Amino acid sequence: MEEKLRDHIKKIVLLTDDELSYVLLHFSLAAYKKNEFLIQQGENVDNCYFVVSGLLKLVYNDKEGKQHIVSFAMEDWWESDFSAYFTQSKAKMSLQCIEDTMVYSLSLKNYQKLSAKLPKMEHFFLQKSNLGFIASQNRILSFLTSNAKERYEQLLKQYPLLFQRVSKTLLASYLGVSRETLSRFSS
Amino acid sequence: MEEKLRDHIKKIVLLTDDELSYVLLHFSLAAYKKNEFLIQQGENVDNCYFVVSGLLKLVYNDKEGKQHIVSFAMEDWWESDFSAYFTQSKAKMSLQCIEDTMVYSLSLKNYQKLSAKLPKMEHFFLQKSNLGFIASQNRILSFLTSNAKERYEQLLKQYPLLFQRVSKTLLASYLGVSRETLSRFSS
DNA sequence: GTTTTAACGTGACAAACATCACTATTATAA
DNA sequence: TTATAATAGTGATGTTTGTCACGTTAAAAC
Repeated sequence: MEEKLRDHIKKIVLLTDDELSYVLLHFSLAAYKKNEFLIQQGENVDNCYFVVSGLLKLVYNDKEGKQHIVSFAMEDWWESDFSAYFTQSKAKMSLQCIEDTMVYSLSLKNYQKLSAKLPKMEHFFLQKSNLGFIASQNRILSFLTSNAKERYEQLLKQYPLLFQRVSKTLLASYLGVSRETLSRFSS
Repeated sequence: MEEKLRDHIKKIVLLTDDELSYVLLHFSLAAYKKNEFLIQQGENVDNCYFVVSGLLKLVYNDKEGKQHIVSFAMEDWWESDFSAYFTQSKAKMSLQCIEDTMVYSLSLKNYQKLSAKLPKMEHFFLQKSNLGFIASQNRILSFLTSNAKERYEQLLKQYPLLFQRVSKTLLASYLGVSRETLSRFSS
């Protein structure tokens, strides 16, 4: 269990065993059941999460009650409503389990403490943030350059595993297309 | 000139005057004319840029020769093809001047050197990266939740200044809508 | 100052996509 | 096990948006 997070960090920064143990003290393990919320739209966001196992969706619910999936979070991914997390404001999005999920939680205080005490951890977070930014920009690019069917095929190619774990309704909501239109792509 | 970058950094991290002077040594000032390229699609990306004055566009050119604007960079913004910059690969996008522009350039080596030698600078870059990530996610959200006209009005509201400096053709390309459709919104 | 190029608006038509309605199937819960 | 809810496919229809074509104005280049 702990190995997952340990290995994940080691891939990016070289920490001594003592440092790693110290780092892990600042996380707490938690288990959530399918459909449970880690973050509720409108409430405070105390933690960001490292997904050990399971699957999460980061969802924005609009005024008409439609849900829009900003992101899926699978094993080894970091997720939160980062805007609310960093600025200590109310969540604009919900984070909810698609499957039973285990996460390591990191409070903002501990995030800041680790960053301040261990420059290597700040470096780790910077790498992660840069990668997240680049991934987001690629997603923007796919909205600019591709129509719904092409985005569907790109996703199919990039994350084939996702299609066995996520309903087409959710995929449609991630791709920004209606359930019906997406359904017609497969046929 | 130098004041701009100095003040920009000071807003986020507290550096001594000596530290600040040291930091600034790693940047180099450059001036570009309207339509000049800072980055050319397909070439190496040696620098990221802090915009002192002027206006840039980050553009992806697709196979059909259509241009898609991933981002505008105005005064006080950081820009590059960050994916290519960080991974030392060929640029997928071009960075080009919309107006005469002055920038401070930072090579990847100097970026890494500053990050390694001054934890405060790594902290600075982390803050910037987090903000960039959040901004990108908001843009994704606007693609998911809004149609072209709504995105147009959101942009008008968020960056009213942009409309005096950028042609409607470019705005359309940023919003992911055709020039003609955007033209019909104003009337 | 004239030529050339880019920018803008607009009509006509086609393509992409959303919405509504209905049915069938599969999970989930009682 | 049955009842209930979630998921998925599909036809019919309307809206949104893209594309092509044209004319006009304004700016840039020569």
